[in-house]
Amino acid sequence: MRRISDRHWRPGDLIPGEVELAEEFGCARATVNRALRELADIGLLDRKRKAGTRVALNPVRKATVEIPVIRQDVEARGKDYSFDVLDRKDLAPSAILQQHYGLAASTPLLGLWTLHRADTYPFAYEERWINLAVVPEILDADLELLSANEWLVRNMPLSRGEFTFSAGNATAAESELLNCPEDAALFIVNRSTWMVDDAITAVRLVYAPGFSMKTVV
Amino acid sequence: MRRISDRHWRPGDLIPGEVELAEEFGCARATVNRALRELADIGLLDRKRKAGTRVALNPVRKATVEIPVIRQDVEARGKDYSFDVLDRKDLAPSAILQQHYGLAASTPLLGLWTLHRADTYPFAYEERWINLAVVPEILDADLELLSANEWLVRNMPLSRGEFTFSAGNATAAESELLNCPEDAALFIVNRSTWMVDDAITAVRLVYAPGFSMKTVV
DNA sequence: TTCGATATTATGTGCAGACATAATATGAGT
DNA sequence: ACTCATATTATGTCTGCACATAATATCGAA
Repeated sequence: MRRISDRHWRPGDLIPGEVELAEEFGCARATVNRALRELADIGLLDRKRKAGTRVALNPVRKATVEIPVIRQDVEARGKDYSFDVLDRKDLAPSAILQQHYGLAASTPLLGLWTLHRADTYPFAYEERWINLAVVPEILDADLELLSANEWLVRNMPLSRGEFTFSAGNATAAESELLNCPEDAALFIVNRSTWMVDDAITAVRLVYAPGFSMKTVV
Repeated sequence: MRRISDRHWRPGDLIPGEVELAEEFGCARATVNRALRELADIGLLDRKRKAGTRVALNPVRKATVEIPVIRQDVEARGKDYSFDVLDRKDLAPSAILQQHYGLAASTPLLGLWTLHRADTYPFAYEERWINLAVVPEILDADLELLSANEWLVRNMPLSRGEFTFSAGNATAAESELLNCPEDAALFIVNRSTWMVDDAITAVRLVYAPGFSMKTVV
């Protein structure tokens, strides 16, 4: 890493093989292997069998964003967390949902609309559906007590997830819920999770103005 | 992973030790160790010496977002990339910059204002300053040909980077540049990179409406 | 010269064993 | 009952060796 930093090895350069490095640093090849593997994991090196290891030419900066449960997020900001389930009803998947998530028309869904608060101030507004065919047990949970988010995190395995981050203008309803001007720019996260081939849940999270997501590389 | 998925091992559970697992799976402890380490890396397990390994109770979803050079981003969307340097001038760091980035008042900065395009449509507007005390060579580069972004990526090592994602309303100037209504919600990325203790560059990237950042876990 | 089989080589993955380290458990002493 | 030193233990890290695999290089035959 230092040698990449001080441009001893420049982007695109082929660096010495594992055996050679092991000799130079007086350690075992396995140790060099792990070091190189970890550097490749964070995108600093490109490795190919037989071809050797090169300093990444296009260091696609890989930023690891940690996406905590909202409660943790709020508490990490030193605020008190609370939330309200605004609405809750059974749904049938729309044509779009059916197609995008591979849901049968008959799949029973639970719809949830939740407002998350930090110190009584609105923090984020959540729209969510849950696939009851996969997680019927959630009907037995008291979702007023433990948010659906946390219930799922704790009780449902995860195999695949997809996040989309974007920006959008506050709708009339959102501006009222989040206590902000209409058309205010809001940070939006769409998240969906699958269990093997079954869509479990999809959420649209709209954060109150001022929210930002920070990450360090 | 399967045992976590099918809830054989539930969140919070203490799983068997490495030696035991090695025996069960008929492999070496090193192999178990690597498997468990990788699962801990993606946030599925919590490990502590002597205390043992537990299934993560709060699986902080760690999403790895890849932040490519804008050109790659545009090209990945199947568009032609081009950009214009709108303005360029020498700057002295403001009091805020001095404090936040630890810059001396005398540090020479290069300011750059760039518009990135996808198929002639505005894609993102970039405001950037570069620390000339650290990278004086950039003055010799033709930044009309290769964007400052790419020049830096190729020529400058980075030891530390910080990203902040947020949303903001288009200012009058931005709405004109990005060809969108005033107050449109825009996705904003702030990025700054350090080389050891020296701030190299800081960028504010404002993406045209409709931009979204997608990531898979 | 071109094609294709073969040899070479760097990384990928695995094994068995060792010591280091941090956190816990234990037990002696007050 | 409490404190503190000691023993225990699970993970962390490393060594040295071995074989697998993919990509390249080489070389002989057509």
